[in-house]
Amino acid sequence: MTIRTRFAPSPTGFLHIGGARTALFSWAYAKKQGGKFILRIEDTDVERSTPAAVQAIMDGMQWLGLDYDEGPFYQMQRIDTYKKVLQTMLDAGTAYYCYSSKEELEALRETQTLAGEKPRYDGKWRPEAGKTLPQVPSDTPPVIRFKNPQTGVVAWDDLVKGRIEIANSELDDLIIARNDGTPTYNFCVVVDDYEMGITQVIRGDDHVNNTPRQINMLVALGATIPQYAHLSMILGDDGQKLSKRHGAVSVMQYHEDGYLKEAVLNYLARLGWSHGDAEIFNMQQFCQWFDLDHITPSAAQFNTEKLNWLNAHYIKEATSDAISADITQRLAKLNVQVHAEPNLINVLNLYKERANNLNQLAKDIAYFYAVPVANAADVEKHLTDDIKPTLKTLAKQFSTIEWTAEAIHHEINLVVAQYGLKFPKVAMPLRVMLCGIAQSPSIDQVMNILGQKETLARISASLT
RNA sequence: GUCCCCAUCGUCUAGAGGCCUAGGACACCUCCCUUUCACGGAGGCGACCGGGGUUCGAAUCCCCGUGGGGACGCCA
Repeated sequence: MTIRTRFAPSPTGFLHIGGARTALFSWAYAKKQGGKFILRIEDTDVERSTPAAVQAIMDGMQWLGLDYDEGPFYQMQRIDTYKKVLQTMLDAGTAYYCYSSKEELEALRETQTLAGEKPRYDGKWRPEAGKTLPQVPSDTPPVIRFKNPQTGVVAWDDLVKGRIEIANSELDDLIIARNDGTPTYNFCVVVDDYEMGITQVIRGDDHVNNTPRQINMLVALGATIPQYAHLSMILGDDGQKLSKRHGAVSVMQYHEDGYLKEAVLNYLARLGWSHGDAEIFNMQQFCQWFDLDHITPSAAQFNTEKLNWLNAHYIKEATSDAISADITQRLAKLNVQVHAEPNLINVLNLYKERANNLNQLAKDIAYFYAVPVANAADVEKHLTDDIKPTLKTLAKQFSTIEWTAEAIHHEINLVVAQYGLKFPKVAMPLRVMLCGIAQSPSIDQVMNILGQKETLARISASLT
């Protein structure tokens, strides 16, 4: 049997980090098994679903490279199918109409909660042999409920959490169609997972409690039960639950914030899953290694520091060519236009290995394309009056030499020796004059890439 | 409240009864490299939630606590 997994987000917001990991695991599992990965949009909540959210989710998946083999399927376009199945269940007696009003149910819940009981439907309209149902009210349109078994247990071997058993006595008859006739989540999931031939349902563990109900419905439909893998949640950096109000951000925000998708993917893969001591791996390796029995059942706390480390690794590993367009855009956002000279590739070659973020990288190299405003503290500390004569001598020499890093280095050494100084004594003021700050890569290499003309211009501007 | 789940360094994790004096990674600290800052290299600090069992032997299995989380919608 070929493996079929799905990612089934509801389009009520962007693709966040937890959703992205669920998608990643489902995707990787299908890849590993040579199966199919399906995208299904669960938009049956008309109130909250938006086309913008659908787009945001697809943008996120596209950025991460999580391509799907089938779909996207939209549940709202499958209403006819659901209605057909609903009718079948009504006919078979596995579902029934319920005329209890929302107010009535709310009151019921309140009483139960007050009495310390688990709130649940009381089965008022549930048909039983020999039971007389109440008079059907004329003014209340009915919902449809699933007739859940009342005895026995539902059990499944969760691929992440192990065997889970829940007594049917804990479950009530859930609503599978609203009083306007539209089907609800738990029902659509069941029909879709069944009809789409899903073999492994990989999803967040907030769905654990829905699973027994879904299994019961699957049984009622005579369907084969898929395997379930419930992923535990991802907590924020501070150990708190991620929510719209607290810390949950779109995966696209990571792009905005200067992260390479390779880093995000690698980080996410490693959050809750492991392959021995492997820390750094690409998606091809991940797809080869990925399996469901090395997933941690406990919640994982997001650690930005580690993501940063991975990001640094992947920036270092990327070719300058591969990131140059991205960096050009980020520089443009800083109002810095990249010119042909200094050559961006050379600049990136020099700076790549010291960066751990693309935005930071862009910021760090901006001085190559726009004369920097020197940091006052650095000027005061390094560009002192007593060093200026030396710098003037140096500038004069610089104008005469062949412009290579070696020659520049050699020239600095000569002047340094001439004045009886140490190398940093002139390297630091040069940094301040050329870069605006006292930290940079080797100053001779910086000068080499900056170019002779620009270097001399900046030095002379600083010394007058 | 009821049901369900979870529990190894600060964090992510390895660990399938003896390979564990508990391994790796991030972070942190020290040293080295050095032309500043980074990068890199070498070290260091640091954990099995508690209590009972089972067993010759438990981080690993069982039970009970404790702590954390999730679910209990005509949301998904």
